[in-house]
Amino acid sequence: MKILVVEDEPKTGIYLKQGLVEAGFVVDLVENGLDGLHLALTEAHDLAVLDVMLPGIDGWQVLQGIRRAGKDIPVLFLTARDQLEDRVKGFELGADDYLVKPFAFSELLARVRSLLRRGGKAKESEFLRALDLELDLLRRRVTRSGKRIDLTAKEFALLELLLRRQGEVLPRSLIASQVWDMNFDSDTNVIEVAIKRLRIKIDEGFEPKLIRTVRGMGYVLEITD
Amino acid sequence: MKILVVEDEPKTGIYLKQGLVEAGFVVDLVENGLDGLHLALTEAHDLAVLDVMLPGIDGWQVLQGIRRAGKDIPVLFLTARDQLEDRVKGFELGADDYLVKPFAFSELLARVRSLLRRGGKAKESEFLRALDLELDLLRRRVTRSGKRIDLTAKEFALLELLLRRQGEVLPRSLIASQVWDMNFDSDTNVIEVAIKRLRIKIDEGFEPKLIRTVRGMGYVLEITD
DNA sequence: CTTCAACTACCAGAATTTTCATGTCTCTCT
DNA sequence: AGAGAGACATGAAAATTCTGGTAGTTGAAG
Repeated sequence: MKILVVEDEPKTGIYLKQGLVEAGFVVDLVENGLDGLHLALTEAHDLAVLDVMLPGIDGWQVLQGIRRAGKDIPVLFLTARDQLEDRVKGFELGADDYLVKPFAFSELLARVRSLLRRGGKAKESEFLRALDLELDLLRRRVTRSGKRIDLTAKEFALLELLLRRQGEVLPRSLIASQVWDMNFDSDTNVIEVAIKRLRIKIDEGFEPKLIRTVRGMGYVLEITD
Repeated sequence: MKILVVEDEPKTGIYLKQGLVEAGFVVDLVENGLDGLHLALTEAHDLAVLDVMLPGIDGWQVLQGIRRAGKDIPVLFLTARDQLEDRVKGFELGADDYLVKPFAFSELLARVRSLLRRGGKAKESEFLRALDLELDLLRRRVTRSGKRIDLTAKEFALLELLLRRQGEVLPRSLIASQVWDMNFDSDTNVIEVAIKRLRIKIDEGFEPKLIRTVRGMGYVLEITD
């Protein structure tokens, strides 16, 4: 399996290549869009990994070029968190998947494999919703009633868990292991404190309240009118 | 497979039971050492999970009772981080494995399965060493030249990684993914900062220096005389 | 032997997360 | 209904971790 990687930042590019090679792929690495496009058109790759932000022509333009030439290989985009803003809509048109930096290498590998297996179109669902609360997984952003809400990493992870299992009462032990990785201790109240912070941000000033405490059981996010 | 759980704190006990039942085990849960011992002697369990700290007779005494009665079932101990101090040596005598709270439930499950599979004796190696630097995985403590050093969670994780792969140059990308879970960003210097903090704690005031920077490659922990 | 550029180190302020002490609520038992 | 216990909420300090800027080092190129 041969993969084309277009990434201008050498450090990142080298690590990408190294990791993919270790995983058993053949990798062509180039540092700018023009070379990338050229290589994509002259060589036969099974997949392309494109950084969006590239000097000269950007990843998006490279994709256009590839598609215009009639090549239908799956394309995985890499985007920095903030470059993303007004570009997202564009992705609908042609990218097969994207990853927001920073990401774990294992994540990249998983997506690459999934794209190769399924021959493209692996896009994940990008939003989680409950009423007027919306969580944008791609941009890692949250809004309620259209109003943007800034969450920290832990808060986001907690809310994501609650939203993914909407309606289920999640015991503390589950929350602890999911959001805090390690945990099975009882003499701490990190969870309560985190829930409180989250409530202040997503429930305070809004109706109805979405996070409910179930005494003796845990917490649920559910729509109670 | 039937498991005996002896845990006095109801919350923890219930979660343990719940989790183990979900994993397909039959679970007897009791809240004190005496009941635990009684049940262990009258019923046939395949494994026992004992909290060390119990009202009345403690986990250790329960184990003794079980062994005296000639029962040879594997025993997994649960210990709080600080109760551990002067008890550890005792474990050599009869416990098959132990887990320090707080721990991830998945961790417990893994150990339970391993004990059941191998029919006991799954003890992990508990120390990592390099010269006069010693890292005690069980107690999560570090000493250099006998002098105790307090490390934070991240510092510990970083040092553990360096020690486990002693002599290998670890590229930043590897460190980032191992210690920081998510990561593949270049515009951050968390790693440098963490290395610096770690150096201050384990290398400053000692000789030789153990952590070495390999320019352009990463960091190694190695013994250079 | 200089100079430059790329790395790495260092520092301090900011943000996040945890801990701890205390307050409030809810259920149970009388 | 009232007392007590356990569970949860709250607030604020403490600890940890991250960010961004600046300084120092090193190796390569001239």
